[in-house]
Amino acid sequence: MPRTADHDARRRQIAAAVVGVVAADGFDAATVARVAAEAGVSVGLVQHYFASKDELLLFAYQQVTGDIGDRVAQLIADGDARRQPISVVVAASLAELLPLDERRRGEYRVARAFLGRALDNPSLASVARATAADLRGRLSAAVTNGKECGEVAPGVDAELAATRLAALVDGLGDQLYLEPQRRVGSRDLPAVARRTLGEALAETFTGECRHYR
Amino acid sequence: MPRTADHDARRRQIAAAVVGVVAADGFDAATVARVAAEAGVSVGLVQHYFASKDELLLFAYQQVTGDIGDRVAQLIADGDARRQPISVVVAASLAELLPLDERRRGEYRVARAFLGRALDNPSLASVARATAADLRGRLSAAVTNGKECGEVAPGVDAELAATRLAALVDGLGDQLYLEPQRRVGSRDLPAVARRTLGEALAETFTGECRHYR
DNA sequence: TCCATAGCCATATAGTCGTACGGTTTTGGG
DNA sequence: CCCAAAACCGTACGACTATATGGCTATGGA
Repeated sequence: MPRTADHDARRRQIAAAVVGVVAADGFDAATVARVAAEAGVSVGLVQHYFASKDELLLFAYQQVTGDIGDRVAQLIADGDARRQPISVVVAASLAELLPLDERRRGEYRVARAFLGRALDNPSLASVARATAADLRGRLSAAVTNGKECGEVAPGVDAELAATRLAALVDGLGDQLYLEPQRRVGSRDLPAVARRTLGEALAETFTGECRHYR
Repeated sequence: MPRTADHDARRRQIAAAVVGVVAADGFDAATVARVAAEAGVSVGLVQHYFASKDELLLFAYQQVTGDIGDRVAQLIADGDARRQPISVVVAASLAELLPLDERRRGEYRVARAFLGRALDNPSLASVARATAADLRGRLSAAVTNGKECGEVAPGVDAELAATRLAALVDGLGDQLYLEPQRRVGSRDLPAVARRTLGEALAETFTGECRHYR
């Protein structure tokens, strides 16, 4: 066998370069040549690892959404380990998705850029659908768990609540991204977003966990 | 003076062609040549009326958001004329913004496509900001009017409620666009979206108008 | 009637992009 | 040691694109 390389690592490296370029200069700046330069490799190497630019973009998008999902999963695991109430864990998870600081703002920009292209790219659209379904699944599971432990009233429809929370965090994210400095009455928008999410959660998580108090 | 033409009408005609192309085949399909063909004019004429492609896209975006705004204003005027409760008028206005049929779906697609490009185009971003502010302004005014006539409790913060409603309709629109066929429990997503919006409105518009009953 | 000028068009131009292609370099196994 | 095959590179090609340019056409006013 000839010389070997870590195939997956190279693909991730190149995908990371895509994300870097999109975050820095927007989706249109993510040309193959620019991505190769950002990754410190040649155009030929990018072609060696990705059959087409579309495949590259798809992989990069999956990478981004996967990374975000992993961080949310980590937040949930941490919250569970610390035996925090479900509503608190969910609040932290949703806040992670909002563009509240430069890091999350960059990530949001990338995610939204891909979502915009998903409008006319079926492959990207299916990733977007899967990502959204994943978030709603986690939220739905959280509500269901809440019903079991007493934080949520028995009659609540978990899927409905999840859909509503997902929509709210989505819309708040858009507003935060577009006008991070906006003021709403005496508060700034980030505070309003947190508060609004908190209120929405309080409407669903109305009780206390009976397992530990 | 030489021959004359209706300058504004021509610009609107070309802008309408942009919208048609974006709705049909996505933002990337909106090349100058394609837009000219769609409008039934030459490339040169497009250049005659727009100094650059960016200016054309900006004008088209303003056209789209303006049209939507006009329709919402019309719905509000109609509702007022029929002396409908504010909550009903607001519900109809927000539903108009959701991709609930093919017409609104096409419009949503166009609006979202422009919003996606606004991520790295300051001119488009400012239109997006103005559009969002306009919607929130209308919602805020509706809540304030509601407080005056008794549909809304006195303590409610109109701007806060408007921000929340705008976020919700935005997020619901995204979900509807991406998965119009999705089922949530026993209902389909369009029904769930209407219901969710209705519930959110019911939380703000808790009373009845004391002026006419 | 005439012509300046806006309306309108076809084509040329300069540049960018994705990808194809031919090449060199490296290295694991025989 | 050797060599096949993978890793990797630079460049050329073909397809588009936005825009510049020059010219033709029609008409309102003098």
